[in-house]
Amino acid sequence: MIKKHYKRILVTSALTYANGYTHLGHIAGSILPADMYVRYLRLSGYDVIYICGSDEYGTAIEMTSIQESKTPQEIIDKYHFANKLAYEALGVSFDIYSRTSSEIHKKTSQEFFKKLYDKGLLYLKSEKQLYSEQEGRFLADRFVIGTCPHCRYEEARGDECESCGTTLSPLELIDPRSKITGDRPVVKESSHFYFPLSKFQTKLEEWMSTKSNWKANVLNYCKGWFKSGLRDRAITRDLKWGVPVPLEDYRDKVLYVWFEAPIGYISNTKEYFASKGDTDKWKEYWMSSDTKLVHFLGKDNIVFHAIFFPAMLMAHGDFVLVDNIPANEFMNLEGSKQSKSKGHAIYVKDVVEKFNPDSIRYTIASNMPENKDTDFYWEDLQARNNNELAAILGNFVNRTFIFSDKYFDLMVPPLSGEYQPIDKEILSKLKSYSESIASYYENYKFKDAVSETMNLAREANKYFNDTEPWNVIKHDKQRCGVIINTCLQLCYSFAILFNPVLPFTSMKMLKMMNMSGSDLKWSDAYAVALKEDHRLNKPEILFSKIENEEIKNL
RNA sequence: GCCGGAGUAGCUCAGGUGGUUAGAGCGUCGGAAUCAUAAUCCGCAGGUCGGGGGUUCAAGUCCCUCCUCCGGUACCA
Repeated sequence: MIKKHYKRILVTSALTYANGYTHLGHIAGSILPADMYVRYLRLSGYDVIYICGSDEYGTAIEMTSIQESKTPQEIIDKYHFANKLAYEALGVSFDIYSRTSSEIHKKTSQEFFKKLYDKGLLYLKSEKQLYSEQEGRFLADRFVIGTCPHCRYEEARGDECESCGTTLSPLELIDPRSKITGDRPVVKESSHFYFPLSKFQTKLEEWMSTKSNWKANVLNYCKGWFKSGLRDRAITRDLKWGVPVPLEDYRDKVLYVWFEAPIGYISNTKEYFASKGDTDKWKEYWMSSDTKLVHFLGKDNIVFHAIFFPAMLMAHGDFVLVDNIPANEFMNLEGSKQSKSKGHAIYVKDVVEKFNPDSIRYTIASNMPENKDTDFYWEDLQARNNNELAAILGNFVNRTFIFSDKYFDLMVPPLSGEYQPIDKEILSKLKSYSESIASYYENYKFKDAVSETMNLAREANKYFNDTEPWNVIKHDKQRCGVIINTCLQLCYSFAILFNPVLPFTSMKMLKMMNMSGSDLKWSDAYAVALKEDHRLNKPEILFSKIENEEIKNL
C-alpha cells in the first residue's frame, strides 16, 4: 500500500522536447508507465494528478528552426500539437499537456529565478566563449566543430571528439567553425549566472540516503556524480529563444533549459487548476509535505531529476521533493537504437493509425525496459496481439458472451444453489491476483503487473474449460447459470484489471456489459458486481488478428 | 578516458542479502477438448548463465581481468 501519510500523488512524465515527433522510445521510457500508474491509482481511489507537456526552448530548437528555415514558434507549434494528438490517440490520460512557451510558465520560472537571486544564491561569472559574428550568436559547445588537438580528427565537436573520445572545450579546437553556417567564430567574453550546485551536495546526499527504495541504477548513477564532486552550473544562456532573465541588465540572456523546463511541471500544474477555476489549489500539490511526487523518465535525464531539480527546489525552499524516480532504460527498434536523424524510429502518430492503440500499449508494457534496454519488434506486436490479447483475453470474453447469448438471452443468469469448490477457487484467485497486481503497480513493476493480469485471464479460460458449460447446459441449466454468471463477473473484473494497460478495450468491454465506465473501482474487481438478470449488450470482437501482410515492410 | 547500466533457453525477458534438479511467455513437438476470432487447456524437449581467472563446503549471484552494447560526462535535451 502507498504509505498512509501521503494525501495526494503528483505524477509527471518527462516533458517531450518539441523539435520532433514523439516515438515509441518516449512511450516506453516515461509515458506509458506513468499512465498505467495513474490509471491504477485513480481506480484505487487515490487523489492523483498527472502532469506533462512540451519542452519548447533551447539551443536545439533554435538550430532546427535555422535548418528548416522556419521560426522557432513554427517548429514548436508543429510538434507540440502533433505530439499532443498522438498521445491522445494512444489513450494517455494526462490531466494537462501544456507547453513551456506559455505565459504562466514564463512567469513561474522567472519568479523562481528571482527568488534564488534575491536570496543571494546565484553568482555571476565571466567566461570566454566562441561567438559567430555572422549569426550574431554565441555558439553552444556541440554546435562548434573543428580539428581535435589530440587526434587531429577534423570534425570534432566542441564538447567531445567522437573519434578519440576526449572531452573537449570549444576553445581547444583547432580551426573552429559553426556547425550550422561554417562561419569562423571569434572569442568573446560573456557572463552568466551560476547555480551553486556544489553547496548542495551534502544536503542532496543526506536526502538521497533515505531513498533506499529507489532503483539501484538511479542511486548508483547519482553516487558516481557525488563521488567526483558536484560543480556549480551556469543557468543562463546567450540565446534568443527562451525565457528572458528577469533582470534589467540581462535582458539579452535566457534561462538555461534545464533550469526552466522542470519548473514546467509546476507551471502546468498551476495552469491545470487555474483552468478549473481554483487558482491556488496547485500549492496543495507542490507545497505540502503530504504530497507524493513521482517523476517518470528515461535514463538519459536521471541527473536532472535526481540531482539538479531537487537542488533547485531545496534552494527555493517552498516545494516538496521527489519521492521516487522509477527511471527506465531505452526501448530500441529491431535491434538498434531509435534515431530521428537516421529515420529509424516508430512515431506514435503513424503507428496508432495502423494498429489498435491498446495492442501497442500492451506490447510495450510487456517488454518495458525496466531493467535494461529492450527491443520493439513488429513480429512481437503481432504475436502479443494474436496469441495473448485476441486468443486469451478476447477469446475468453467472446466465448462467455456468445454462450450467454445462445443460452441465456444476454441476461446475467441467477446464482441459484451453492458455489462448488471450483467456483470458489477461481473467485479466490480473482482476489489474490487483484491484490498482487495492485502491489506490482504500486511498486512500479509494470511488466509483472501486465503478465500477472494476463495469467488471470488464462485461469479464466481454464475455469471455462474445466467446468464445461457446453456439456452442463444439456442437463443442468441452473448449474450452468452459475458458471456463466461467474464467467461474466470475471469479464467485469478484466475491464477493471486491464484498464491501466488497455483503456480502450476496458471501455469496450463495459459497453458490452452495459455497465458504466465512470465509477470503476479496483476493489470491484473481486466483488460480485453484476446483478442477476442484468441485461447485456451484443458482443463485439475485442482484438482482430494482425495478419502477416500487415507487418511486412514496416 | 572517467562514472553508471547491461550481456541468461531458438526469440523476448525474470532471476533482494551466494545454497535443493536456473524460471516465465512466445515458438517447436505431443496430448485433451470442441462453447469460442482454428481461439482454449495439459504435458515433453530445450540454457551451465559474454570469455578467462579467483574466493567459498557452495556463485548466474561476490572479487579480478578482458570483450561487446547502451546512457552520462556538467553549454544538446
